[in-house]
Amino acid sequence: MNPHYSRAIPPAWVQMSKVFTALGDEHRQRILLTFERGERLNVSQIVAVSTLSRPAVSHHLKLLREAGVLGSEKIGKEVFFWINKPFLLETFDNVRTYLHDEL
Amino acid sequence: MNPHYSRAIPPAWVQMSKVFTALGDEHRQRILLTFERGERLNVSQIVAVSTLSRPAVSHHLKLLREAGVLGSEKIGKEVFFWINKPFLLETFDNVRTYLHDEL
DNA sequence: TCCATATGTCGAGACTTTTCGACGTATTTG
DNA sequence: CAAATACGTCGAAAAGTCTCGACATATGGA
Repeated sequence: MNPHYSRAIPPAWVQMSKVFTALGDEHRQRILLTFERGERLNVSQIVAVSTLSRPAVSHHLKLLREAGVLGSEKIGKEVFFWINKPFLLETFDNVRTYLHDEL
Repeated sequence: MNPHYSRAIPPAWVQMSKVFTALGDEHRQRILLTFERGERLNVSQIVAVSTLSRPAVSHHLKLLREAGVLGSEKIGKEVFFWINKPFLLETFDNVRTYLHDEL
């Protein structure tokens, strides 16, 4: 048994933790499922299919971007989002490796 | 763009979602980090290294068990918990595969 | 049976997250 | 520059989660 409950969480876990929190919400899952392969969507498009208000969608997009799950780019008046697939694949590979080797 | 925002979340995602929620909390991460490879711990042992009260730990253990992250078994007066490694490996493999193939 | 130990449940309060209208900023167009 | 469009932020209320003391249940031993 590892007794150091209060020690610092490994840095890799802090990043993963944000991903887990981001993916643990149903609205955010629905937003992710809205994207098709390699697709980029602007905020209005996401709001259009969502049942939430624009500020609420904006809130979720912010969390997803801060977690690294989505990338974003402003072009003109619009802000486009896309799924950061390489990051997610790497994150889950890391989790899998940690799990396999350490636990 | 997939416009069916309100349709049912794929069943596999519902399961994953609970795992993500379970792993997205720092106290629950610390509980998991308390386990060493293949180890089984009873509630008192986990409470002993935790900074939380027993009811709070019990709450987190319940969420982890319901998510499938921990297994548990009552033996005599004690309830033992262990990390459900096969389940976690399978879950993350599924996520990885879904991500790779669909998104 | 009576007591000690191990754990779960309940419920109120504390704390956190989510939600949306109102407002503000940036960009493009007439 | 004025108006329209796209988006973010603010702040207060609603909703959800967490926390712990008090109580309840279950097991094993004297």
